Amino acid sequence: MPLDERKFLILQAIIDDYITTAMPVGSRTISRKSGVGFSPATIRNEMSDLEELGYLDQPHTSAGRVPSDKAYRLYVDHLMKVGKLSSDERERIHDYMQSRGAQVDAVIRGAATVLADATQYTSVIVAPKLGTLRIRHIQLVPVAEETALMIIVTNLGIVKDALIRVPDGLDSDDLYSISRMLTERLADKPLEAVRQTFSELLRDAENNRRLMGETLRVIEKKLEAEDSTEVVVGGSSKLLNYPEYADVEKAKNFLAVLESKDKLRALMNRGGGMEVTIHIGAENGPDMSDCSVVTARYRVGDQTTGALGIIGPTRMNYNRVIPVLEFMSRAMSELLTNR
Amino acid sequence: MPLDERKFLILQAIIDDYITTAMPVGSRTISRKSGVGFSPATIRNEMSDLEELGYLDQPHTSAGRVPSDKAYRLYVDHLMKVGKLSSDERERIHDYMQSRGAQVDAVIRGAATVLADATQYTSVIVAPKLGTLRIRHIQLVPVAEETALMIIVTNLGIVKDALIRVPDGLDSDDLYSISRMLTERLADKPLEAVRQTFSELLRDAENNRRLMGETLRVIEKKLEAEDSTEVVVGGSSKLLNYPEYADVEKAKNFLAVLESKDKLRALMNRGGGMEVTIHIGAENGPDMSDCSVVTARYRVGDQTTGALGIIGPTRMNYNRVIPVLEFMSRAMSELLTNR
DNA sequence: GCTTAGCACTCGATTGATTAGAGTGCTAAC
DNA sequence: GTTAGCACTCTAATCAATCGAGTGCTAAGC
Repeated sequence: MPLDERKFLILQAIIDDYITTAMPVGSRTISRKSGVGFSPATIRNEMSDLEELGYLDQPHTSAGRVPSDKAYRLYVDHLMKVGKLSSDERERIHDYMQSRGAQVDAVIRGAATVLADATQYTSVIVAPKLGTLRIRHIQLVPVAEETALMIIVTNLGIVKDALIRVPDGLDSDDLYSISRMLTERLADKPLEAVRQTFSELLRDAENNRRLMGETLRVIEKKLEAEDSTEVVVGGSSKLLNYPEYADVEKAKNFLAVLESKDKLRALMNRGGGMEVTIHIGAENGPDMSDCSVVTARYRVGDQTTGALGIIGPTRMNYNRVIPVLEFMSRAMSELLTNR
Repeated sequence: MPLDERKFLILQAIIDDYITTAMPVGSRTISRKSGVGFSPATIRNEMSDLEELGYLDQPHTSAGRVPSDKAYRLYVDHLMKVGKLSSDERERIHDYMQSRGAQVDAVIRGAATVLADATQYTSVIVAPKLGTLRIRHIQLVPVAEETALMIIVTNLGIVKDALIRVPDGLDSDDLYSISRMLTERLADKPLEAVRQTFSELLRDAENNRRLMGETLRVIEKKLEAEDSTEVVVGGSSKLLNYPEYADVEKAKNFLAVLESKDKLRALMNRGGGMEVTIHIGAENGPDMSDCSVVTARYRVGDQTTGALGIIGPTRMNYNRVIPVLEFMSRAMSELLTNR
C-alpha cells in the first residue's frame, strides 16, 4: 500500500501537532485542523493504515497516535518545509559571534552557547581536526635544563604545545635554528604533511639530528592523538525542559552520554559533506534511541574540519533547527577562515 | 538550654542515619541503635528539645526528624570523626593521577574525574590563577603581515597566547630581540610582576617602544581577565543518583549552576588557606540552598593558586569527602610543583 | 465505492474513600 | 528522670468508581 496524497497530509498534520504538544494526537484534533477537510472517522481509517505501515505508534488502545522514527525520517526527507531565520535573528547571532574575540576556543565556546540558546536544545561542537590545520610557525623554547617546549602555531592561532627532551650540549641558538628550519620547510603546509617530509627533514638537520628526530616524533604523536580533539557542550540542562525527560532515569542516561566526549565525537562525526545530516532515534544507537542528532560541519579555509550539532527529542523542531545550523556553520566557517 | 552529652549522642545518631538513608529518622530507629540505651519515649523528648533548638526539622507531624543546616554545621565542626582513606584507595588515586601525562589541563581534567568517581558526588576544579604562575619564557612569533602571536610559557608549561599588532617596519629579528629582553627581565618572576616593571621595560625598549607597549598592554589584559580561569566539572550527572534530586525541577536548577562557570568559581573560591572548607545549605545562597559545597586548595610551588571541591546534598558523607579532598589536594600540588 | 454518523468498547487518569503504618505527644506509673 | 501506654496525626498505599479521550466497527448517505 503506497502513501497517497491524503496520507501524507494527515501524517504531516500529526507530526506537526506532536512536535508542539508532545501529546498523542487523536483523530478529532487532526480533523479540526484547517486544511484537512475530513471527519474524524475518515482520519481514523487513515491513521489505522499509517499505523500498519509503521509510521505511527499507539501507546495504548484508547490513546491517540504518536509518530514513529520512520515517520520522522519520511518527514525530514520529504514532507518538511525548512524554515527561514528572520533577519533579526541572523543579526543577533552574527553580532554575538563577532563579539567573542578571535581565540578559537572562545569562538567554539560562544558558538555552543548561541546554538543552545537559539534552538533550546543541547548543542555540541567539535573543534577543528589538527591534521587539516596549516602550520604557521614552529618554535622550540627552552624551559629548563635539557627540556624545551615545542609550540606549533597554526592558521587558527591554535597553539599545540608539548615538552621535548633536548640532547646534551645544545644551546638556545641550536633550538632557534631548528625552529627556523622547521618553520621554513613546513610553513603553509597542513600538519599532516609533516609525515611526508619526515625523512627529508631528518636528513637535512645535519648535526642536530637527534633533536629533530625527537621533535618530529612528538608532532607525530600529537597527530595520532587527533581523536582527542576538544568537544564542547552547551545548554546541557536544556533537555530537561521537555516532558519526555521528566523521568530522572532518562535524564541521567542522557547526561552520562554528554559526559563521554568519545561518544559525542562519534555522534557528531557521522556527517559527510557540508550539508546538514539528521539521525533519528534508533539510528543513534541504544544509548540515544529517543533522541535525534542533527549535525553540520564547518570549514577552515577550504577544509571541512569540525562539526557542530544539536541533540534533542526525536520530536524536535527540525525545520527550525536546520536553518539555525546552516547559518551557524557558515558563520563559524567565515569567522575561522578570515584571519 | 545547652546541649548535654546525651543530646549530642542522639543528634549524631540521627545525622548518621539520615546520611545513609535519606529518610526521616524516628525515635524507635535511634533507640534500637547500639550505643544508645534509651527507650523511644526518652528519645522523643530529646528530639523535641533538639527541634526547638533548631537542630532538627519535622517534614510533617507523623514523620521522623531530619537534621537542619545548623545540625550539619555542628556535626562537621564538632561531632564528626573524619575518616581515613585505605592505602589501597590512596594508591589507586595516585596511580591514576600519575598516568595523566604532564599537561596541566589533562591533570585537571583527570583530577575532576577521579574526584567525582571517588566521592560519587559532582566535582569542580578551578585552574591555577594566572598571576601567581612564574614566567619561563615570552616569545613573539610572526604569523602574518603586521601580526604576531605572543606566547607566554610559565612554570606549568601553560601557554597563554594572544595576537598583537606589530608596527610597520619591524622584522622577525626585532620580534626576537624583544622576546629575548622580556624573557631575560621577567624570567622566574610571577606574571603579576609584569605590572611593576612596566615603565622600566618600556624605557629600555629603545627603538621598539611601540611594540613593547603593545605587548605589555596585552599581558596586562590577560592578567585582568584572570577571573576567567578555567573551571572543570566532573561527574555532573552524579547528583541525580540521590533521591533528593528525583524532582526534575531541582535537577534542572542544579545543572544550570554547573553551566555557569562564574557561579562555580565564586562557590569554589571562598576557602582561605589550604585546609578543607565546608559550606552547608543556605550558606551557599538561594541557588544551592539544598547542597553542600566542600572545597580545598592546591599549590603550585609555594603559592596556593587553584581550588578543588565537590558539590553534593547537605546530607553528604562529609567524613569520607574530607580525606579524599585532602589527599587530592596534596596529590595535585605535588604533581604540579615537581616539573 | 468512498465518506461519515453513530455507538459500543477500551483503557488510562482522576477522584474519593478506606486502611495500614509510622511516628509523635502526653500522661501517668515506676 | 525514665518509660510504658495510648490516643492522635498524617502520609502512603490500595481499591473502586467515574470520567473522558479515543478507537474500531457497522451501517447509512452521497
